[in-house]
Amino acid sequence: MATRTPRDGRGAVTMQQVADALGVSLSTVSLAFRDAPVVAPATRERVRAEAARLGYVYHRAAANLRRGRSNLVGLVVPVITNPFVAQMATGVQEVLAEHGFVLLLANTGGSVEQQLKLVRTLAEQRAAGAVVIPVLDTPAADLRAAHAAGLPFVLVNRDIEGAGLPFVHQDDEAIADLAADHLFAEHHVRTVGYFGGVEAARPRRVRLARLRERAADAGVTFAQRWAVGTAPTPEEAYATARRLLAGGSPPEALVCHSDELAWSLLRALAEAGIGPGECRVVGIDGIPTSAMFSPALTTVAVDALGEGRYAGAVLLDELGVLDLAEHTERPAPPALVVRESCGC
Amino acid sequence: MATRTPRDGRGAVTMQQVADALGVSLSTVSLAFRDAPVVAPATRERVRAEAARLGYVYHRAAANLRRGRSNLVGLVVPVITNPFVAQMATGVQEVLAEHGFVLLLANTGGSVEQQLKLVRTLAEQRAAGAVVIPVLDTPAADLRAAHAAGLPFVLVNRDIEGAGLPFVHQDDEAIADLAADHLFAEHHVRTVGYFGGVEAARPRRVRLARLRERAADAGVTFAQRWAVGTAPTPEEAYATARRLLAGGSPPEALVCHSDELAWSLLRALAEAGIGPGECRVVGIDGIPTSAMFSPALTTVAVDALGEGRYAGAVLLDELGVLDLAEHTERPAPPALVVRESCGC
DNA sequence: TTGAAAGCGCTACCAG
DNA sequence: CTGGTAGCGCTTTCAA
Repeated sequence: MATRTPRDGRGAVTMQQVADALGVSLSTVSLAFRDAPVVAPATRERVRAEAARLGYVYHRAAANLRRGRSNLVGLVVPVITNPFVAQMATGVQEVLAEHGFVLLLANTGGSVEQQLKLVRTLAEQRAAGAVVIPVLDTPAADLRAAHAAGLPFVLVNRDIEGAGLPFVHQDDEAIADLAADHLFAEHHVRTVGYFGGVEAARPRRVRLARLRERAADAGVTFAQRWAVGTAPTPEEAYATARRLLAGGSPPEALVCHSDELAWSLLRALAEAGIGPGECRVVGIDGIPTSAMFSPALTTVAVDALGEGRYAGAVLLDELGVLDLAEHTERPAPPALVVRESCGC
Repeated sequence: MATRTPRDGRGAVTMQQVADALGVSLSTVSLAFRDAPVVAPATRERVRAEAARLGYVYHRAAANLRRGRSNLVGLVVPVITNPFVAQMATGVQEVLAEHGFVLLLANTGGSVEQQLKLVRTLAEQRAAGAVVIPVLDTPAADLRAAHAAGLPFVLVNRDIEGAGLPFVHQDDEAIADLAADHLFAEHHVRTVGYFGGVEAARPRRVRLARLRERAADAGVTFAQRWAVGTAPTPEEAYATARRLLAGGSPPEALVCHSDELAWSLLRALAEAGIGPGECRVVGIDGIPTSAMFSPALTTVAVDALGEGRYAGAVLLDELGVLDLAEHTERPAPPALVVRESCGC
């Protein structure tokens, strides 16, 4: 155990000191630590033991500098407090940790300026790459500059037109289909709407388009008035639902952009005395808590963890650390979880 | 703009190249970038302009190595998906970002081994310090070793006996008092219990003790049978509540360890046909979603964001970057938010 | 006010 | 299999 307590890494035990203590060369110690087959097993063990005795701690930053690559990866998200995002972040972290990478957390708070600043920080830090849920209306140039400077990106959930970056996203068509199948074929609803989500964001656009299409095919009326976007906060969504409700009856069914939003909608509905028999609600996400709601939320469960793991794998592939073709793990497809809010 | 796309930071534009392009010395460029008063403003501008033109990106890792300190700070938490944790993490991030630090995210998943591994990683990375929500039963030695090696820690929520580390936590007594005051003085309940939380964790212990004490003072019976711990998952909590309910009537009031757990409890209660008139429930956290629940959850709101910001400030104080005495910002005290679940 | 040179802790190359 | 040595890109004396 070291007797000093170096306040800042300076003054810590170095490889050189380990080498000196052992009477071997610096190179031998370095090689021993990286399990190079070229050092004798006995030597390696002696080095390891002496290092432990001296309280030596490997200095990865120095190694990174010398090797010209980094084991830091950025995770850029709008808000980590969003349950879906948090779950996805966990997946990214898991898979990157398996390959020795560490996550730099960056919350953009939905601001383009903040996002640009954080991406710049990642570049300065010489992160090996980044998994990014881009802020809406991100200028392609904001990421392209950093990308050109050697920072590989993987985009999640929202694409950026013209950025030409790898893009991982859920199967939004399948999500819409799952909801439509259940609502149209099982419940024979005659009108349907799509509630919430950020207007211009891709998931909303795709799901909305697909649901509209499916409705047309099934002879179901699409309630345009209820196809509004909302800011992604419970209060916003609740206020929007109230406003809509004040303007007339809801459609017979409402697909909701996220579980969180669905809770707000359900609350507004309940206060207006409208139950699952009158307006069937289907959420999207599959957050465990939704089972506890009253009425328990029927929802299309999305594999956020798997999504994150996959995004991480795609980045590792970009980094040349992993071959995506051989990494067969994929996120589970969306699945309908039937509970009470659809009137089942 | 650089024409090459260096894959790994190697090959990127360096200060030396900027200096050469300008015909000045490397030191001048370095000083110019750090706004040293010693370089002429005109020189500084020329350097900046040329750097931008060449696509130079400051290499913070190299600077860190040379200066012997780092702008990386670890955030070690059990699970980032916990809403309270995510909110706190955001606070930590905010305040550290204000001082130029970047967060390394580390999910321990509640495992002591994983936590030790992550702390080791932080030490290798030469992080400047770490904000840690320690896993239960963390051996003091696990953190002490890294601490001795120069990694300052701030503990949040759970203390580690004998670690002698700065410890930031909510005012759990005040939380219990707020719930007790309302339940005893307003609702005149005659029996009360405390539902959920991890058995041995400090927040639970303190709140439980205080509630018990307050109950005794007020002549309220404490329902020992309902003072059980749970794993912090909705399903677990729900199952526990069902089991307890099957064993007899609940007390007239239940204080619940977290909002998330309260939702599960409320669900079990509702299924048993027990409303807020019969068993009054008060949560702890103040998550926005709780307002959307039916019945809307009465809860003691805790300032998780502020808690995180404060923990960050304490760490900055440890690092000597900030003087805590002059940093007067403190988390808001807990506050009761009265809604429906208490029978109001 | 600017420049030259040493060195942070490590890796990689080349000799032995 | 082991040992010297030259840097990675930056900061920091110390001279000029």
